[in-house]
Amino acid sequence: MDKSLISAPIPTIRRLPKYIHMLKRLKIENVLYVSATTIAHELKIEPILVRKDLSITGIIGKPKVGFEVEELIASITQFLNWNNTEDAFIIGVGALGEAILGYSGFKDYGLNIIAGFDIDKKKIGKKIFGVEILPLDSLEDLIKRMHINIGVLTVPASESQEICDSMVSSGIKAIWNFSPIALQVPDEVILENVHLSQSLAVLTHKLAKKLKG
Amino acid sequence: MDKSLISAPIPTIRRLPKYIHMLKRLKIENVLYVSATTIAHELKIEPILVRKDLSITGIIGKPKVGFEVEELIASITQFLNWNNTEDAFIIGVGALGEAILGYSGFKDYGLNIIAGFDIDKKKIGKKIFGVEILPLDSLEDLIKRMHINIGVLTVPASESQEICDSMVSSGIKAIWNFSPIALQVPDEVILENVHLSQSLAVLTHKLAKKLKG
DNA sequence: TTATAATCGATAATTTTATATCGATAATAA
DNA sequence: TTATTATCGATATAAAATTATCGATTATAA
Repeated sequence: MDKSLISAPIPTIRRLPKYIHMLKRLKIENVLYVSATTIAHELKIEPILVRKDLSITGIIGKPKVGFEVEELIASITQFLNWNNTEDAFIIGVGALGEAILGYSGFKDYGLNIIAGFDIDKKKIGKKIFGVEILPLDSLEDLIKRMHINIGVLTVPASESQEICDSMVSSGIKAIWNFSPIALQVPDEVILENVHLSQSLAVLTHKLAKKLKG
Repeated sequence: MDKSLISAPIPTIRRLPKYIHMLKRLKIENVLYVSATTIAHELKIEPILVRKDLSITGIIGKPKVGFEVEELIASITQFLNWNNTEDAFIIGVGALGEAILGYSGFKDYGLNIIAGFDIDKKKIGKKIFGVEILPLDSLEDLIKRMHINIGVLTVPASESQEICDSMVSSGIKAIWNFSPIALQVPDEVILENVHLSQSLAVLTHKLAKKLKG
């Protein structure tokens, strides 16, 4: 059966990429097997949690040796559907949008950004890191015609809801949102937010406690 | 008593910035009071959860009307220690580092990046978004002399552990790490990771389920 | 070959986080 | 003034996530 259809705990899904990072390094180092204990020690989590997380992807380990590295990478990759890359558009090619375009690694994470959109005429027509920048006006049409499922939203907060709405009405299935705003989308549209302020909040709060306490 | 010393659930801390974003918008719209119900509706969470989150910061609401917007912003800001901005260094001024420098909003989140570090001689000496870029060699010395507590790490994975080590030995207290690697730091150093792959994993997994199921 | 030790994976217990219930309070309208 | 209603906040319950326990399994060494 297809394990990727199982509903896993969100915390588990968020840890899976960590395992992949480590496993890929091990593969480069020609390590064939790795135990949950070893993974846990490096990632500073409990071994039992690692076993639980991994078992969700359907992998089966061997007592005394652990898991086959390559098989484990494949199992997690399959679970996250990172073996089937989805074509995506990025909307807003400012500093952040460029940084995302510059990071070539997303193809390993199932994401293939094939075009960027912006209103800035200086950018339209240019290629940034090999990706062509198109006028924002053409976004709706191209989402429909090319059946694009994922939109990466890196525009200023003031414009993001409007662009979000137009993507939704064009049939987008998932939005990876970097603008610091609580976007309103219909239930059937998947919305995943990257709000750096959230991560920073944890850091500053811990630091304040440390410095005061 | 100082509420910011209380240990709050991490999920709560991660939601606090969302409240701030919304509240600041309300303030601009001259809204004086807001209820947990209203906040919850906009952010798509349960009202009771909002009340619990907010109460952790020490705020007290008024039955029938809710919370005073301005007071609430102050309460959360204080709790996260975002009223006292910490000076920070950023290490690695590639596409991502530049994007972070370009985002002026971090000052509102308690973070003031006052210098960047890189090995690229073309960048050293230049100013990027008003922040001077210095040679990586001078990092340790400056952390010590300026008593910098926070380092933002935006270098490639291959170099991040080494730089991390040197920051730790120079006395850094907290590291905001953007390189996709599990950094090893002593227990007393606060490590907060931003791994975009984690967020992307949640999105791709949900999308795969949606498209298949 | 047999004993030993490391690890897996199923089940159970614990902890953390989220949600529900309900009396108390204060604004609004009758 | 009094009734009504929305909301708060304390306490209790439920759900989710993590951690512990333990028998089964298999490589390694005696």
